[in-house]
Amino acid sequence: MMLKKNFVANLHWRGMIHNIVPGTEAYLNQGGTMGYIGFDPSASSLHLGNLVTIMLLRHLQEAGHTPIALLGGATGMIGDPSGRTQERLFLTEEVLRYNEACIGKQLEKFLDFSNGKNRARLLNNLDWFKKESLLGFLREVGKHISIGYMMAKDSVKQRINTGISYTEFAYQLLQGYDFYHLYLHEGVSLQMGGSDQWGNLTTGVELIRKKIQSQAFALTVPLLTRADGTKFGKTASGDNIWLDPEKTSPYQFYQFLLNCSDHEAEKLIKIFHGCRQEEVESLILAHQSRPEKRMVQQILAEIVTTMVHSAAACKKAIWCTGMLFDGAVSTDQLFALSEEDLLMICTTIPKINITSHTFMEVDTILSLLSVATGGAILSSKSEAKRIITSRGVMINKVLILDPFEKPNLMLLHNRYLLVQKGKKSHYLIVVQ
RNA sequence: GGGGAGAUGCCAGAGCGGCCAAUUGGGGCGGACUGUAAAUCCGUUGCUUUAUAGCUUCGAAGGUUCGAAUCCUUCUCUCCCCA
Repeated sequence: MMLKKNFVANLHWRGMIHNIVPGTEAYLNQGGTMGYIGFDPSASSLHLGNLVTIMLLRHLQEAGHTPIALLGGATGMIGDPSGRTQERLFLTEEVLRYNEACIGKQLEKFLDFSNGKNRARLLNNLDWFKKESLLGFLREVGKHISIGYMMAKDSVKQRINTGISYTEFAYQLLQGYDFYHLYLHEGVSLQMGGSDQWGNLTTGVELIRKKIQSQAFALTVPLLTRADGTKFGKTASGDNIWLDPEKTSPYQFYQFLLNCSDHEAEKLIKIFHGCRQEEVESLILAHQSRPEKRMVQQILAEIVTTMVHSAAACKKAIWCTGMLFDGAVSTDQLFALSEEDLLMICTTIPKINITSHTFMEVDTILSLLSVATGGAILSSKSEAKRIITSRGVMINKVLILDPFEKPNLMLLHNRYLLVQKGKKSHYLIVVQ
């Protein structure tokens, strides 16, 4: 139990510390401090990558400290250059406010905002930045940080030759000022974030030191990358895995985690599993002795899907996984499925409606899967031809060999076609 | 403000009047193998009624030419150096 109280030690075994300001552990062990993480409202939903930093706040709260989630209502208007190779496009204020509302709502799910002396809080830096004037800011903040200091930051250095506007260059001052403001007015002494945030975090620490000669603390969590170096939390095609079920269905979410590599899954289970160190470690050992069972992946997918969505949604995702991937499910069994079960699948995989008229008119399988379905399955006839001829398409679990074959297909329950593209992509065509 | 360099397909990056739908690498996609893995291997990667074919692409708009990604003009944007 003592271990759980030591927030930093807890993060250490979980592999959640990338960089840390010296003295942070000792300071936090005095107990009862406040820590915050900023969330950028650049989208209307948080994604799986954000969930890692949310776990920092969760672990912080469990260790008895007070977590603060800060919405970047002001900083979102500027755009953080960290980890970016290109200048960002501005979002309109309307979109930002909407995104903030959505993200704020999501955050409530993961932290305890209810009561207790260390209940979580949600703030928005627009609340103090809207009162700030340009002249005031330059005198209060800009004066304390030198250009040399700002230029030395990775986020700036990496962009200096490819182009960075003054606006984005100044970003770190805004985030630094947040920390200063929270330190001064709310007593927040710790800022956390992903490892790409280190530069922004230390600007805050520096500002607090310069302005009021006080020590503030910061730590970063490694930004997870996949074996190929790309950011974790994106599908292979570059789409984010969102926490919003409208953007990424619980099934897709579950599938993403289930498909993690062994190495990746071991790192993730340490981050997301609420259990104590010994339990998690023995789980990993068991997995390593029988990796083909994918035990860690399954548990990981289950606990995270349950946490983000719900136990019911997770159960559904597991059931559909069995239906769609289990090699034992034959065409006959597919036809034996009740319509209710089919509809259950329908809610988890992309569903494409076409009219019965269109369906009757279509003269080849190739057109059915490309133009008739609006390119949702195969984006063009050329692509459809390529993939079908390379044996990449099954309809109702039957391999399609000839792209120009006339569609002479049995509909499931007179309405549905289950299409499988490649190994992992499934679609349900609904003829209405 | 002055001078220089550059903008090519998802990305990096060749091409510098016809043989270029555009070398190559990465990524993506499909297949084999497998654990719905990793590694490896094979195929593919603008579009088109199935194509030793056609059509639309090389920052934007014009122009020269039988013919342009390649030459000229203007514009937009970026980088570098000097002030």
